[in-house]
Amino acid sequence: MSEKSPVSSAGLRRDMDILEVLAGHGDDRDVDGFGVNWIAQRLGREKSQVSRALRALEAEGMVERDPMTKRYRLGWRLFALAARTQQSRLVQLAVPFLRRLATVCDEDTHLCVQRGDMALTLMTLPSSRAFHRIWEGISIPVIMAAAGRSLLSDWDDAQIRESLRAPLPVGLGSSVNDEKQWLADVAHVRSFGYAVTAFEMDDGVFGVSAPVRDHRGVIAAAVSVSVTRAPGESRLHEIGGIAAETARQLSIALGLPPGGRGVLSAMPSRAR
Amino acid sequence: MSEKSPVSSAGLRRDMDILEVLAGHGDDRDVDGFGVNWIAQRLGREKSQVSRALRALEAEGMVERDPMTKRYRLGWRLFALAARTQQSRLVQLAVPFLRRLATVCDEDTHLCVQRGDMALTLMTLPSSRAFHRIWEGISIPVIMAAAGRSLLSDWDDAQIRESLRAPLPVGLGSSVNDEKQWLADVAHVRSFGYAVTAFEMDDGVFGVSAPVRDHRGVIAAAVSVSVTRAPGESRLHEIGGIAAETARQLSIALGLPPGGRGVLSAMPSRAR
DNA sequence: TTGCTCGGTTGCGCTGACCGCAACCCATTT
DNA sequence: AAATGGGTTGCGGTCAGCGCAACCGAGCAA
Repeated sequence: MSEKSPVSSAGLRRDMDILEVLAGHGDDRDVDGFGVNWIAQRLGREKSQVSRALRALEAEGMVERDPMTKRYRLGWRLFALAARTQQSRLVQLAVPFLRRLATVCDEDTHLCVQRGDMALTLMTLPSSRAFHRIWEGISIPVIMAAAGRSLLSDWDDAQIRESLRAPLPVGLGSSVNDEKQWLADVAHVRSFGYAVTAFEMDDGVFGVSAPVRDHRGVIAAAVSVSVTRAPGESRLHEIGGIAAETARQLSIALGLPPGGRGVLSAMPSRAR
Repeated sequence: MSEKSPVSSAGLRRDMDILEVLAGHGDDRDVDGFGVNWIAQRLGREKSQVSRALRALEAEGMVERDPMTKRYRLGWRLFALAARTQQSRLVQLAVPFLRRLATVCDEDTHLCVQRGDMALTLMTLPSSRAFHRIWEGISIPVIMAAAGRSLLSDWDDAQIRESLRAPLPVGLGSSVNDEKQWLADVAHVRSFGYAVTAFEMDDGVFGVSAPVRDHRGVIAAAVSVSVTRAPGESRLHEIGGIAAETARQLSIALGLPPGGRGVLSAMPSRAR
């Protein structure tokens, strides 16, 4: 619709696109980095520009280059900045809790936060078995994320319904259509502190998630477990209980007063 | 003297400066973020420009803003970019370090990561002599791995004890039963940055390992050396020192701030 | 109320930094 | 030697971002 962005963001956008390409898809064979031409082509841009932009980015330390293969990858500076991020603080705090959860259940566990209408996975701790997929650093629509039930559990039903009706970005139809089920899941979170859902993005996998609250009682994140092994009813709920307890402990570590669930805050944030 | 930087990097530089300011000095009380004026003043720049640049950066997710206080801090996108690449980056960056370690010690060296309660060897670099055993791609219980001492060195003792008590998968009884020795090894890692242990899986071989931390200070891997030749006490500790230094350098290459050991996260969570 | 300050945003010309094209460089391949 | 493919450099035109200054709105004091 609005093809003209109201505010500026011109050259920056270009640099960001390059970084995004360099980040790869995570699980690819992008280990060796990428060449100028490949990037230019992938972005539909002049290779000369990409070359210059990359040199500038390199001078800033945002990317680095293998002098032999002449390929670029993300640089130390980006990692240094990332480490100073709010999300990083959260991750550092969460590591011991999540790891414990991972070993107790022996399933992949994740820590997710909400960014706009997307759910971003901050960290994945793999189980001892080969894990299904690395979600770290990946965003998917909250509505499709198993953890979404927990992340949105403070919203009122009307807001959730509205989000459910919003069109999904790509051709990812799935079980999200089932509005009633979604609301039931959320209600389950409110009552029992966790939700169990079939993982929309991955067949045969169940997602168990629980909300984490910060010191004000606002939902700051969700822990989730992707259960791939023998997802029997009882085992799922057992894991649910453990996840909820883990989330509770993490919340306390974040400063939530142990007694109160302090939920009243969920103020009518602008739905944009 | 300002020899006029040979290549361009104009608008980008400005954005980077802003990000650098937002990164703060790390140890400060800069968690609340910074206001437009403060940043502008600190950089000696027009506040209008800083305002606009920040808006663009926010649109890209590089910074985020507290809508109440109107202060900015580093954004989720930085974190996401870094998170998506760190696995491949680890393997890629580790190669030269491991190779050097292998050459200097003339022993097989390995890079191991933790998956659930297993230690997985991602890479093995052989010594000049025919190597003893190929571990690449092999998972063994972290409790039985020599590198396990390093991988678990951020855990608190209670968790380690618990893991030690868990039953071992197959008929692999061994020296792991010695809980006290295990904890002593871990303590040694905490003090000196490396551990030396008899290799449980292989008689007459000693494992020397050291933890590698990612940009956030979280233990991401361990380098280990299987010492097969003349494992005298002094030689083992000499190699230990070298391994620890290698791990340290690799950590820095991954983006760990050189000064701090980044361990601050793990400590307050004892007696839980 | 009025007037003042302070932090942040917006309007608007002006200029130099990016853009695209094309040529060039330099290994590697045929 | 020609061709290919990945990367860099030169160059002119134009538009994005700069600086100034005005504006806004919240706090605060008298």
